[in-house]
Amino acid sequence: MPEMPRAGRRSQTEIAVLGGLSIQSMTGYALREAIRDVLGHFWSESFGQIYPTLSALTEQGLIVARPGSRPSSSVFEITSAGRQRLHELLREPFDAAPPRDGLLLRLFFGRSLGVAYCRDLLVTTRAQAQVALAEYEELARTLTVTEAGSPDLPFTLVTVAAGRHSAAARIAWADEALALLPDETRR
Amino acid sequence: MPEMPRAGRRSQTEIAVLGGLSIQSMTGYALREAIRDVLGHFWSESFGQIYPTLSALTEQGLIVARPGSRPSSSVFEITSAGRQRLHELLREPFDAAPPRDGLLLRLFFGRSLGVAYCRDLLVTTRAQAQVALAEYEELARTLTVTEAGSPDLPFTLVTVAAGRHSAAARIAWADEALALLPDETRR
DNA sequence: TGCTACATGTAACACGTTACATGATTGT
DNA sequence: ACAATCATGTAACGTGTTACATGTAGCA
Repeated sequence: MPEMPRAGRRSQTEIAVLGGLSIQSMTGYALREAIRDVLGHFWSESFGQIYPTLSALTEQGLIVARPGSRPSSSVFEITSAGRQRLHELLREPFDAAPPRDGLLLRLFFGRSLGVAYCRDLLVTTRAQAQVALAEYEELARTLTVTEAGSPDLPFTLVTVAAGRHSAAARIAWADEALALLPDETRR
Repeated sequence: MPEMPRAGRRSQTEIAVLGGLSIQSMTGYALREAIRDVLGHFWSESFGQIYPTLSALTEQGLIVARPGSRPSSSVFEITSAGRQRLHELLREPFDAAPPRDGLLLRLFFGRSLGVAYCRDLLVTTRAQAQVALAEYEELARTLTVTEAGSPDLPFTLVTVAAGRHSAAARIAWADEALALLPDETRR
């Protein structure tokens, strides 16, 4: 029985950067786009984090900068030391970030906020979740075809499934919540 | 159709503090305990945030410090200006925090991490979600009885329902994910 | 020519946690 | 007497975002 990871003070930016480069060498700019587009639903990094991290990882010999297609750009490539370090980092314990859900905070104080406003928030949330759900379903279908046979596919599908279940749960919750907060105007 | 809140620069700590005091006057210490125990599954505040916020709100006249049961303590009470301010703050647009899910980050790079380790993470996550689910169900049952008739009850139940749906979704997801990542040792 | 996308980097700021310092009160 | 809990407050630190500064490459 493995212990669940706990208490990890260090930044997880290195994991995202090394991990991204472990799948494909690219520039810092492209890395940021990849993180936004591929990991976007569960991770984010800004340039202000990525560039300093690339410098630090280069100094440690975990990645190397190769000349890119233009003189002003570098394509970063993970080294074998970098792959080993990635494996270590992935196994390090980590904290779940302290929860901070602005929507639930507002709904909890719903009496001060007003039932009508709460219902508006819930309706909007539900609509957004519905869109997200359709996107995750489509994404899973597409990836299954285009990435068929890729050794990374099952892991990607796991993260997409997380998004799908989460969106479906938000829809079900919003419906239940709307039933708990009856519309006063519609009497 | 209401616009979904976006772009809110200011800290939401003031909302949590004013909101807490809008339900009951208490000391900074008790406020922190209340936030941990009652809002704990979707919100958190540390002393380092609470005390400076209490000072700031007092200066603005949104709360007042009354002598507590001991000379060294103050019971903070919301003023009518404070209630008005809370209502404003609750209606201010807010950002969803940029997503950062350490578990999904690790699973996405599962090929570097190893299938067996990923399965361990999923099994542990599922077990924790199972416990959380039972707690939310029990909490909803208890509150419905003990807080019956309270005007805040429906809103509290909405947040508990969010926890319940979220836990149930994590369980369903973990099961699906385990099916996507077949156990290699068990052949 | 001028716009957009590519590309890198940094400084200022906001936010929040942790650790520390301090001391009173209550219960055993 | 001692320990645990109540209670307040601050300083240092880590982390992450935003805005700014700078420049190149490709294209219409």
